[in-house]
Amino acid sequence: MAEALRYRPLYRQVRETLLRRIAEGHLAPGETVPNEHALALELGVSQGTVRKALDSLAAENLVERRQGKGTTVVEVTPARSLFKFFRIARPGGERLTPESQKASTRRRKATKLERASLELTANELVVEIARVRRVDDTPAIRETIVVPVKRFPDLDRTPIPNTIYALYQRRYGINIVSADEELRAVAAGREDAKALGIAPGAPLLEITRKAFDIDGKPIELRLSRCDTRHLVYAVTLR
Amino acid sequence: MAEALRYRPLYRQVRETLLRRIAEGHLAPGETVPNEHALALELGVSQGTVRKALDSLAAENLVERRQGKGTTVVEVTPARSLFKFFRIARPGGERLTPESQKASTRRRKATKLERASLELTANELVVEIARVRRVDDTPAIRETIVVPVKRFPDLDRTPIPNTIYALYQRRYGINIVSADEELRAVAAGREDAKALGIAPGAPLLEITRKAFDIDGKPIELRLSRCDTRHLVYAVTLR
DNA sequence: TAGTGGTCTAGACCACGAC
DNA sequence: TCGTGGTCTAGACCACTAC
Repeated sequence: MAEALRYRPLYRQVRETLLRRIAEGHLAPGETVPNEHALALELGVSQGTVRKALDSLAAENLVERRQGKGTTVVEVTPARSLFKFFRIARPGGERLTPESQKASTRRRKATKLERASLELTANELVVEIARVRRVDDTPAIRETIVVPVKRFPDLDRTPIPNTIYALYQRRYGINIVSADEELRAVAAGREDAKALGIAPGAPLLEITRKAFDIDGKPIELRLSRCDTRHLVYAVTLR
Repeated sequence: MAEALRYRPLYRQVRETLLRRIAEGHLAPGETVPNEHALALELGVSQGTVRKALDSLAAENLVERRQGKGTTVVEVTPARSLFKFFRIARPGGERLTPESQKASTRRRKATKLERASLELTANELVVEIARVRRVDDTPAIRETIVVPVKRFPDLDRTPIPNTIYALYQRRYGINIVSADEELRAVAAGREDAKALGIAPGAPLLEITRKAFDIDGKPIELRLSRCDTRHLVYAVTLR
């Protein structure tokens, strides 16, 4: 929904120009952005205005600026993706790297709830990915991911890597930049118990995620159930 | 611990001057800060430098800037405090206002773990506050708060309000600005079951919080156990 | 209309990184 | 030594709020 804005500062327009170039691939992840002076000349604004636009992109972690080096488009590396969206850690805060296994994918019609959440039309198809993730060689998280086929045409015929957001960016040009999560405690069902090697009825941490791209459009739904006997979900509130 | 910095930009120094004035009460919460021009004149720097300092404080929600009005020191109002640190919501995202009841306070020696977490010396005393919080007139959260007596001399003889961080600021001049939380799913114990009116063994969401002040010093430990049958812990990752 | 913060410019100089 | 982003200045003009 494009808003009819009465007034749009110059640096916002510059920002949007750069955003468009990133989204359309003219500035690829990992690439160095032209320097401030060059951009200012090209766009016909002052260096300070370009700076303000770049700073605002840096504040959202879309570019990275380094004195003496330059400005580069942020790449969704496995490590980066993990640190941002994978909040499971050891008690005390030490970050973890989970391993995935046995990812199974299938294509099906979206449920009513999925259509509402992902803004899909009737009868639209989704890809569902189910996998178990291990930590310290022990099954710890049971995960189900749902994305629209429209956006990810052949995802169900693609091997699923450990860090899937890097795949979204590399193969489909979609940058996941934010996610809303809701957490609950639930009792393990029979399937959970089998997959995670625990007793049915044991308490599990259930995480419901809705992930968004640069434009704020919902892209992915994800449900995770975690055995938190040896892990925690860690978050910092500011 | 003052760090020996090789180089400290002017606007950082201005920022610290203003921070000191807030911390020492020369600029009280709710008060309007002198305008940019006046501050620039007083501190002998340019208006742009003052602006940068104020913007950095605004980015951390310590002051609030409004075009045409001015810059005011942020006050920890109950509503504000809630939205920032109270992450419990109804499924779907609607924010809630919990009510507290039956807060009981006592003074005791800190445990070893508390001494380590709060950076206390041996034999130091803490105040422990226990309460049950209700949502929709139903007990939903069982909460235990631990703070050092040193910082909160007579807290155990003070009525505990619903939003305790406003009390920290108003009565003790301590601003809680960030918190680390760790979440787990646990089975309800007998005490939990009694307090929350649920069956022993039912899954509960356990939240462990460590809250920090402006200087990054640990101030408070908090343990909450939530019945998440009708509530969720909601968080946005960016 | 007056006063505030917000934008924008142009140019100087500084700190950092790479060569 | 050079090129990059980071800081700082001085001043103009704009948009929002209150009177």
